[in-house]
Amino acid sequence: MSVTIYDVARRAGVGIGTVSRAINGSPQIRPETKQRVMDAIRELGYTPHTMAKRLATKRIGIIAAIMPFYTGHFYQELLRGIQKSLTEFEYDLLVHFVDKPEKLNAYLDRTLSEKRCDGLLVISMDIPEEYVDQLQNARLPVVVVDRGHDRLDCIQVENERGAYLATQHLIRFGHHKIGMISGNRHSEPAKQRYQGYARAMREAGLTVKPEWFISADMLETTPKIQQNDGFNIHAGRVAMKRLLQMGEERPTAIFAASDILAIGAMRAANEAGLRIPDDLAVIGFDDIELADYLSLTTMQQPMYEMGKMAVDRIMEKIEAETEEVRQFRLTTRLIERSSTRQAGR
Amino acid sequence: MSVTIYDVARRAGVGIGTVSRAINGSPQIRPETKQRVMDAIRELGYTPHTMAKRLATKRIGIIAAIMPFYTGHFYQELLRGIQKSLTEFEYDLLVHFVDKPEKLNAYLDRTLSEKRCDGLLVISMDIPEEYVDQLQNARLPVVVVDRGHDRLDCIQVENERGAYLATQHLIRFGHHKIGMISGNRHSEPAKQRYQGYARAMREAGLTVKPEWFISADMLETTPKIQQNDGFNIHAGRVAMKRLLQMGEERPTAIFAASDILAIGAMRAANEAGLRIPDDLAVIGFDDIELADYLSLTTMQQPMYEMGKMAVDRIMEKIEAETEEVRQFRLTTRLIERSSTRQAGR
DNA sequence: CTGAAAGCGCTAACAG
DNA sequence: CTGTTAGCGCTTTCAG
Repeated sequence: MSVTIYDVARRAGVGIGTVSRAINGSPQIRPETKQRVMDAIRELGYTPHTMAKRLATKRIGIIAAIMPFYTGHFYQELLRGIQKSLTEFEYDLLVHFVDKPEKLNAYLDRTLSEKRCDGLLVISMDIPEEYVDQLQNARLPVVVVDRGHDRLDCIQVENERGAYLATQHLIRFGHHKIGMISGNRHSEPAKQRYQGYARAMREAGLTVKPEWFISADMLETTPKIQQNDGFNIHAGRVAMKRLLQMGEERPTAIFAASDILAIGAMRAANEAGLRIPDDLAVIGFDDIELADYLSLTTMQQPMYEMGKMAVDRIMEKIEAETEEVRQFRLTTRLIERSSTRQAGR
Repeated sequence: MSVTIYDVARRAGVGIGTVSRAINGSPQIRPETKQRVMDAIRELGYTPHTMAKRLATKRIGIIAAIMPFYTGHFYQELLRGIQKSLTEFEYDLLVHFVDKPEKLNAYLDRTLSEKRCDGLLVISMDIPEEYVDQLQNARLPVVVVDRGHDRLDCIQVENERGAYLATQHLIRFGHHKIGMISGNRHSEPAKQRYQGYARAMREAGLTVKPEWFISADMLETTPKIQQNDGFNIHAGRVAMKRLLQMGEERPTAIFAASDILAIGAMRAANEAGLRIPDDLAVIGFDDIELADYLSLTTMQQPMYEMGKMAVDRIMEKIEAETEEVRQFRLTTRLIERSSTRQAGR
């Protein structure tokens, strides 16, 4: 029914091999012949059948990405970067959003058992050990994004260092009582940011009071507070409220592990009648659109670049068929706005 | 190199047809035979080759979605709905984000010339007329989402009615001077919302002062104001500022065409020392997470449902191979919070 | 029920 | 340069 290269070949009075050469820009063809073929293609309205081509070349032309169902600028920018790079390689993006960890396993099973993509991007998720082996056996190129991994290629932001610098920024302004608000602690980035915070405090000779650290998993287990892995505005607000109950003992500055948490914290502070940065200094992490809007000082993450690099790397792996594993780290940048300033004392 | 159906057949001592039947759950096979095949499959670690299957069945198993590069809850929820439904059909999602309209054309060209998907979802974008013809000639099932269309299947929210109800809500509270803030007016949803607003005003015998309507395209053309098609927080804020300059003549209530615009407007009002809802009532459109957080009254859009319906409909079209065109409309719901209240007079 | 054979539409040697 | 031929891996008749 649909027009194939045979139809084109007949029409142009050539063999199908010639048609194929014409389509794929092979140099092994006389310009006039090519022209004839192209004319026939136009006249017939021929369009190549992608699946047949893929079967023959064994190259799928698709990269799959698995990522959590979180809202937000972070993933949006990451996707932008991924898309940008992919387009240049003329590859398509198959996305799969996952809400529960079990679904990740199910999807990995499917990906493994049906060769539907040339490479896989696993974003902000931890791959169960058993699947790591399977992935390697299947020789499917994988790049882990926004997480570290010792056996797979990965690319992430320097979370520890970013948190360290953020905390240092607060310290430089004379703050001694610095608290931290975080999403759930179990994820790698969350842990690393805590460590950066703690290290900055230690090196400055400041004590890290356990009461000054609040993470979403220490709060209520309502869906509202726990959504997005605890990195949401409500968690930030509730955490800050808790901190504020300490009265005189409360921190004078807060390092929030994400901008959205910082915004929730600022809100709670405002509700308590505190002004920012005079009564409380706040620094975030991400640099989302709202951060600029609310004059929130923050550590900017190069999300767009991370997306691009992830694709570049996976394409490299696909083309080189290399088994070599490489881990990348991108640096963060301090964006100073007016939510941080000299401590009041 | 990779293990194929032939290897399995040999191992199980059957023909490849039988293996195929075993895999695809055909009833035409004796249980014991099937068992033997399944054992062989397990022993060999056989995995079917998707592309070969697709070539043979002529069914791709992929739905492509084209959508703008906008951030936000709206698209997130929509994607969730799409994904959910797609997973049930065991289809994959190929996404393509577009930043400029030209890119839409380029992508449509590609989609048309390479049969890479069984159906296409065009989200929040207007398809140039010439492509509509091509799409129909190619008999590629298409569903337009978040826009209306007379020649293609489409599914959208009742924008006019939602805006009408929102405005009516304000009127019910005694407001007479009601302004509207919108993103760029050229898009269908934006126009429809304006019409709903105007109709509610008219029916209540209120005058629609042109000065009370401000859309992003009437503001500065900076990237900040124009991003996301003018539906962003900055535009809302600047628009409100402008309204506030009218002094006594300013509106006492605002219908914002999106929550994010409403939030920008509220911010400007707060900066001017106005309290909400006492000095200014505000109602939004969307019901994003932040709306609940900021106690913004709004018209909720069923985005998740829209995504699900879009997929259900496109699958229906794929399976029925019908040419029939159907347009769907989903209703909005008023979510009353404290940003609207009795007018002060 | 099951095996054999004929494609699906295209690429990639291989001879000319 | 170009036509021919052999697959790519799987589904689907078509005879048994």
